Amino acid sequence: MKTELDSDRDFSQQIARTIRDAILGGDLPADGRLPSESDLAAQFNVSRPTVREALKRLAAQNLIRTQRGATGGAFVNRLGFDEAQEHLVTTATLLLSMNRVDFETACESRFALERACLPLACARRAPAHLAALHAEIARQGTEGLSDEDFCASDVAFHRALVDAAANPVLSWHLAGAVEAMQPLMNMITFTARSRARIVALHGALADAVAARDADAAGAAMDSLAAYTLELGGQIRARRARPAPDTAAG
Amino acid sequence: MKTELDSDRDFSQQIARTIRDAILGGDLPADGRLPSESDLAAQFNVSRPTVREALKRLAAQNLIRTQRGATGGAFVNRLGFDEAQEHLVTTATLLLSMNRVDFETACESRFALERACLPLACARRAPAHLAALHAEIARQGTEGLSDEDFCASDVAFHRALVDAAANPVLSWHLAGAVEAMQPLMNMITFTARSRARIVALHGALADAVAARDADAAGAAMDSLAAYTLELGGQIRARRARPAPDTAAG
DNA sequence: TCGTTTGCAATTGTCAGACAATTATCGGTC
DNA sequence: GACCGATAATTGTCTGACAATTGCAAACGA
Repeated sequence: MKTELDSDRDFSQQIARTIRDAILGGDLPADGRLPSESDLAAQFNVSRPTVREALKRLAAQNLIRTQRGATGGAFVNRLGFDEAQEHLVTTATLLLSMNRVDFETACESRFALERACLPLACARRAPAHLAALHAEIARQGTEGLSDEDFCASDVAFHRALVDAAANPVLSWHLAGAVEAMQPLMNMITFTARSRARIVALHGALADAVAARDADAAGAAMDSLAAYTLELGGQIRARRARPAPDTAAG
Repeated sequence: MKTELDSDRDFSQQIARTIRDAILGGDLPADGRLPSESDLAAQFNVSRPTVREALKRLAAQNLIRTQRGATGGAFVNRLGFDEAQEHLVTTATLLLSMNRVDFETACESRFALERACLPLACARRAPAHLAALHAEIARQGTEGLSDEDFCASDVAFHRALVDAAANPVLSWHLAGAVEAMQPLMNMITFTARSRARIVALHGALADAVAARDADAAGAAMDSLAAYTLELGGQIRARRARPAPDTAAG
C-alpha cells in the first residue's frame, strides 16, 4: 500500500482514496482486517485522528466496518444488497430533490425502468411473489389508510413486482428508482376514487404477471404511468410554477 | 437540530445521521452553511474531532463540502448528476464484484434496463445524439484498438444511446448499470470477428434510432444482449466454476 | 479620493498525548 | 477440567495546541 502523500492536500481524503482503491482492486479481500489505526498512522506518517477521519469516510460508504476490543479493528465490508440499496436510495432521493427534477421526468424514468422488468417477472414469478403482490393490493384497499401508508404500500407492491424478475441486480436498481420517488409521491393527495383506480391497475398488473402475459402487464403499467402522471399534475398546479418546456420536446 | 445523543453509541455516526436527515428533510438548504466545527461541538456536547469525523462521513457521501478560510466551513452540497453518477458507479461496481454476481445476471439486468430507454430515445433523439453514436461506431472499427479501448468505446456508445432519451434521471441510472459492467466486460477477449459483429449491431441500433423505429431498435438490442451473453460464456469457462443453479429456476 | 497593502480574525487541517470502553486471551484458582 | 480475574490490544473520545488558508477591513500612500 502506498505510504506517500501529496503535501498541501487533504490527507484524510488521500488516505481514504488509497485504501478504497486497494479494496476495489482486490488487494484487500472481503472480511479482511486492516492494520490498526496506530499502524496506519505510522505507515502514512500522519496522526491517528487523521487516519480515523479517513476510516470514517470509508465507513460512510459501507466499505469497512469497525469493531472494538482486542481482536477488533477495521474490516473490509462485504457490501450486501441491502446496504447498497440504502445508499442508492439516499443518493437518488437527494438527486431528485436537489436538482428540482420535474415529477414528469422522475416518473418517466421510473416507469420506463420498471416496465423493463415485466417480461422477466412474467417468466419467473413464483407463488411467493404473487402472494406478496396480492397482500399489498389488499392493504391498499383498507379503509382509513393514510396517504403515507398508501404510498408505502404502493412502493412495496412495485418492489415485489420487480423482485418477481428474480434478478437481484435489477431489484437493486429499481429499488433506488422506486423509493426515491416516494417523497414526490407523498405530495399527492389520494382520493378514494384515485385509490380505487390505482388498486384496480395493480390488480390488472398482478393478474397479467400471474398469467405470464407480458403484453397485458406492459399495458397495465402504461396505464398506471399515465395515471400517475395525471395525479402528479396536482403537484405542479399547487406549486404554481410555470412548466419548463424541456419535457417532451 | 437535535442536540441529544444516545450514550454508549457511536457519537460521530449519530451526529452524521442527524445532520444527514436535516439535509434530506430540507431543513438545511442547498449551498447553506453549517455551523462551524466548534459550534457543532458545543451544540452536540462533544469534542471537535468527533464532529470532524461526522463531517467526514457526510463529505464521503457528497452531502457536504468543506472550505477553509475566514468565510469557510461546511456547506450543503448541491449534488450534481456527475458526482452522483460517480458514486453510483462505485457502489454498483463493488456490489457486482463482492457478491460474485454472475455475468449472466448483471448482463440481463443491464440490457433489460437499457432496452427500456429505446422507445424514448427513438422519440427524442437529436442530431447530436446520432453523431455521438456514429462517432463511437467509427472508433470501434479502428484497426489496432486494444480490448480495453474497445470496451471504453462500447460504454460510450451505450451511454450516448441512453442520453438520446433526454431524461437525466434515466441517464444517471443507466450510467451506473453500464459502467459497473465494464470490469466484467474487460475480461472478455474480443476477436476481430466478434468486434465486427458488435459494430454491425451497433450500426443497426443507431439506424433504428435514427429512423425512430423502436421495434427494430429493440430487436437489435436483444441480439446484442444475446451475443454479449454468448461472449460472456468465455469468462465462466475460463473460471471453470460450476454454474450455480440459482439462475432461471 | 482611490487603490494598494498589510494585519487580523475566523475556520478548517493536523498533531500529540492521554484516558475510557470493550473484548479476546492467558494464567491462576478451586 | 471448569470458572474467574488480570492483561493486552484496539477503538472511541477528550483536551489543547499549532499551522494553513482566506476573506475583510483598516491603514497607508499616491
